[in-house]
Formats: sequence, C-alpha cells, structure tokens
Amino acid sequence: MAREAIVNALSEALSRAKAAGDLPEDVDLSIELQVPRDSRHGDMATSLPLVLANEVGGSARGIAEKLVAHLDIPKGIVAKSEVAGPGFINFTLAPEYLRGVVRRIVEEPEQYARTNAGGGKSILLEFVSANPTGPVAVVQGRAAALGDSLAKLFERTGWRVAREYYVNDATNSTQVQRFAETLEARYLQQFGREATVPEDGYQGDYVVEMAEELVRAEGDRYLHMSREERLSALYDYSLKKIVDGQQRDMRAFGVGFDQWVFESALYAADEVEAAIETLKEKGHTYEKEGALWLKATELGDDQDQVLIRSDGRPSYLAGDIAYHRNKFERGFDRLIDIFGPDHHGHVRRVKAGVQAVGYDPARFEIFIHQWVRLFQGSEMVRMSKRAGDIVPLSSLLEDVGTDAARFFFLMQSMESHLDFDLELAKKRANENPVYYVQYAHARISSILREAEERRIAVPSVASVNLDLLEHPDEFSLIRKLAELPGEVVEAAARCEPHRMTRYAREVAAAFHVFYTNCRVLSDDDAQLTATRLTLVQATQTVLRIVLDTIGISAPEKM
RNA sequence: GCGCCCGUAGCUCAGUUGGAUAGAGCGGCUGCCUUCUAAGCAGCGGGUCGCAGGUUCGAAUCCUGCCGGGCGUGCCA
Repeated sequence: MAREAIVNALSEALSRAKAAGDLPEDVDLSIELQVPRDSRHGDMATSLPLVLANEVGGSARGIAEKLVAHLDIPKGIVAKSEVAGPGFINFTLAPEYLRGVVRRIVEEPEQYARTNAGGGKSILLEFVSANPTGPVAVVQGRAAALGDSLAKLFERTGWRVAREYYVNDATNSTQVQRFAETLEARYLQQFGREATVPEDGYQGDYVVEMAEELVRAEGDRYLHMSREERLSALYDYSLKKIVDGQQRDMRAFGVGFDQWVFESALYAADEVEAAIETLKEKGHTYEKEGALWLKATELGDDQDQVLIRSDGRPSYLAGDIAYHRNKFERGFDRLIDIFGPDHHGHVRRVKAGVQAVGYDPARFEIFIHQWVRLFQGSEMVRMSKRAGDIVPLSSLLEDVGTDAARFFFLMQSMESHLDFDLELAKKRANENPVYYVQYAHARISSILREAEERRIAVPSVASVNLDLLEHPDEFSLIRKLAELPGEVVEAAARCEPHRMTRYAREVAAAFHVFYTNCRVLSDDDAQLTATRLTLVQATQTVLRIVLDTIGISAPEKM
C-alpha cells in the first residue's frame, strides 16, 4: 500500500520534473524501492537519483533535491522524504499510516497478505515423486516442505494451485522389477533359503522388514510358485505396499496432494504412445541401433535421449514427456516441478521433450533443491543410498517432530546444501529457532487468556484509540507486521519459501522486545490496555499466517 | 572433459534483478525474573565476503580466469 503510493508519487514526480525541464524527456526507468538495512535511513528508500545521474549526468544529490521538490505523496503515508548520502531519497512512514496497518489487520484478518498477482490463473506443482522402491527419504521431505509451502504462498497471491505426486510405476518398470527381486531374496532368506540381493538391488533394511511382514501376512505361499509367477506377484505386492507407505509418510508430514498420478495409468490410456507419435510426426525422432531417439540436442540438451529402448519398452523420459503433456492438456497455465539434486541432469531433457511435443517451455519451471545432511551434534549421520542406509522421513519425524522438521527444511534457500542438526531440532530450548517463533505465539495466547480471566474484553477496533501507540518498540513491531504482504508476494514470485522462516523470526523478535518493554495488561490504564490488546491481536494474526505458510502449528501453550 | 549448485564471523547460514558503516542464529563472555510464559530481553567480542583480474560514481552481488567441495553426465528412474 505505502509502497505503491510512493512508487506512484515518484513516477509522477519524474514526469513533472521532465515537464519542468529539470530532467531530459527521454529517460525512462523502472522505479525500485528498497527497505534500507539501517533504520536511520528510513523505512523505504530509492536510489533512483543515483541511477538518473548515471544516465543523464549531473549530481545525484541535485537530481534528488529536484525530485523531492516535485514529490506529492498522498497525506498520511509518509512523514518525511529526505535526500541522503550520495543521492538516495529516504522515506519515513507516518505514525498514522502504521497505526492504520494495525486497524486493517484486525478488521480483516482473513484478507491481510492476500493479493491477486496470479489473477486466478492455475499452477500445477509437482513435488516429491519418490521412486516406488522405498519409503520417502529425508531429502524428499525437504521437497515436500518446499512444495507445500510454495503452494500456500501461491494460493495467498491469487493462483489456483494443484499439488501432484508422480509415481514411476511404468509397466514392467526396471526398478520395480529389481525391487521385487530384492524382496524375493529377502523373503526366501526368511525360510533359510540361499538367496542373495541382486547386485543393483536395494540394500536397505526396510526390505527385510517388508519380507518379515509378508511372511506374517501370507506365510510361505510364494514358495510354491514358479519363479516367474512369484516375481510377478511380488511386483504387484511391492508396488502397492511402497506407495501406501509413501502416502502414509506424506500424511504424517501434513502434506496433502490433489492427485497421485501413476505412470502406469498414462500407459493404460495410451498417452505415452500418443506422445511418442506426436514427437515422430513433428520430426523430433530418429531410429538408431534398434531404439527410438529424441533429437534433444536440437532443443538445448547436450545429448540425444532414448524414447523407446531396443527391447521395445518406452523409457522413463517418454513417460515423463507424456505426463507433462498431460498436465498442459488439463489446461494449467503454469507448471512447476521440484526435483531432487540427483535429477538435475534430467531438467534439460524434460524441457526439451515439452518443447518438442509443442508446449511453451517458458510456462514450465523446474527447481532443484540440494541435499540434506543429518548431523548428530557435530557428527554426520551416514545416509548414502548406495549403501542402502537411507534415513526415512518417518524416522526423522519420530525423532524431531513435524514442526521442527518443516521449519528446518525451510530455513535456508533450496539451492544450498542443508545441514540438519538433529540435536538442535530436538531441543526444547531457546537455541531452537522453531520454539523461538512458536513461543511468541504462545505468549500472545497467554496474554489473551489472562485478559479473559481478568474479565477484560478484547475490544472492538472501532472503540480503540490507536493514537496511544507511540512507544518505539510498538512501532518496530508494527513496521514488521506491515512487511508481511510484501514478503508473501516476494516469496511467491521468487519461489523462495525460506524467506518466510526468516520473516517469522523477525516478527517473533520484534514481539519479544515489545513484550519485554511494553506491559499489555495494565491495572490502571484501561484505554492503553485495550489499544495494546489490539496490537497483540494483530501480531497473532500475522504469526498465524506466517506459520501457516511454513506449515507448522501455532501453539496456545508451551 | 562438459554441465548444474555451493564457497560470507569459530559453527550453520541470510543478504546476490549492483547501492549507504556486510547481517542473523548458535557457541563464548557480562548483566536482567515481586508484575501478561526467562523457551525471553539487553550488552560485549568476532570478517582480506575462496583467490586474482576486469566493468562501474559505487561490487559479497555483474564479467573472465583459477582454487576448493557436492551432484550430474545410463537403452536406471
């Protein structure tokens, strides 16, 4: 609000300066407003004069003075616009504007930090999509936290969002076959038979557990089958078991999907075949060594890719192209995939495929998040997939809980490696940032409870005198609350949910300072009590919104 | 070899569509509980922003080269 008003006023001042001959007519610049690092530089600042001076010559301070002279910001928003430093213009928000923010939040908590940048357009967000050969692992938990939070941010900014999880269960899938062979070996071992896990099988203990469970549930009946029958039965059994488990993992993490899309269903509907046909028709394929290839190099990839293997089975990529075409055909305006770090080689292939099949690659974004390393204090917990000792998300959740897991996954940008300190995440103490933030909410709840006990009614905004808000720590808090809409917009636009954890800590910090220095429930000043209760309510609303976008709870008590 | 990501305080990281004196948390040290939750607050210390050049009025941020770490580079998914 204030931001738009200032930007508009600056752009008008620019026109007036041109009309008055203070600036040449032909300059045209986008106006950037930033929040200065140093609060002495005001609440917002622009370096426009510096950029202008660079463009047209002359002194930046001189240009700044002229712009300020032409500046006409609507009343009640800015208290002070001043030229500073080498040629910045710094704006200080008016107290009455800040008080108005509190009023707005309390009057319409549901609408606060809801915007319409998306204009009702639709996004399909695909994330996690773990291979159906094991439980959801910790790294994929990171994807789940990122995807879910991103979805919420998009929803707040006017997009319609669908969340999807893709299951690579292609007919006769090599990896599921390999898994079935592994399970077979573990099953046979249960009966003391000589059997070894295939070289490229799955080493994890979870397969042993699956075999034990299978014995408990169905006894030795798989022993009396031909190998072919047995593998076929185990193939179906594993797939169902694993996918059920993954669905349970996601539920436990509080991440819901609108749809689980099965690759096998795309095959059943002949969509893979159809996609390949289209690629052929459009001349993007050729045959070599008995296989069908996609001319991916013509579309930006560094090598061509196999679509149909020489044994006649379509490749993983073929299924993926069909899936992405299917997404576009369902009418989504924008597609976003979140991939794990081991898939970045796949990015260009899928993009090439999407383009080849006739869709605009600009409407399709792929984000790669980096690895998660688990630390027990300063000691790293081994989790290499090769050795089979992957750490399942479910055991992380048992260990630290979903709130801590989600918060930690979102504490840093997705493109940097994440060192997850299990000890820190478990600490119910102030070193733990999750509790720092949740504690602010619990304190607020406690004030509101105490007010109720003292029979102090939470006042209606209309009856409260917000002019009583004048303490510096009250204003610092309000300034933070005022940043929420902008933070949400930025986080969504840049696809950076981790901004929200940082912002959450800042709001909590501002609140804790306010709490320490400004007593809310006063015995002798009913008016001030009412006013501060209103500010507390506004803070509660903001914290709830932020915690919701991160996907963690807002506890009443701690 | 080629491609992607990372390199900022003792540790873990923000900050990177160029802007003012580079920030936070943790750890270390010092204070603060008769009053709404001390899971809190206040303070002190801590930096050649991997290295070297370049562009710019201005570079952690852009360009080039180099060094270090991770990952990818399958008719696996």
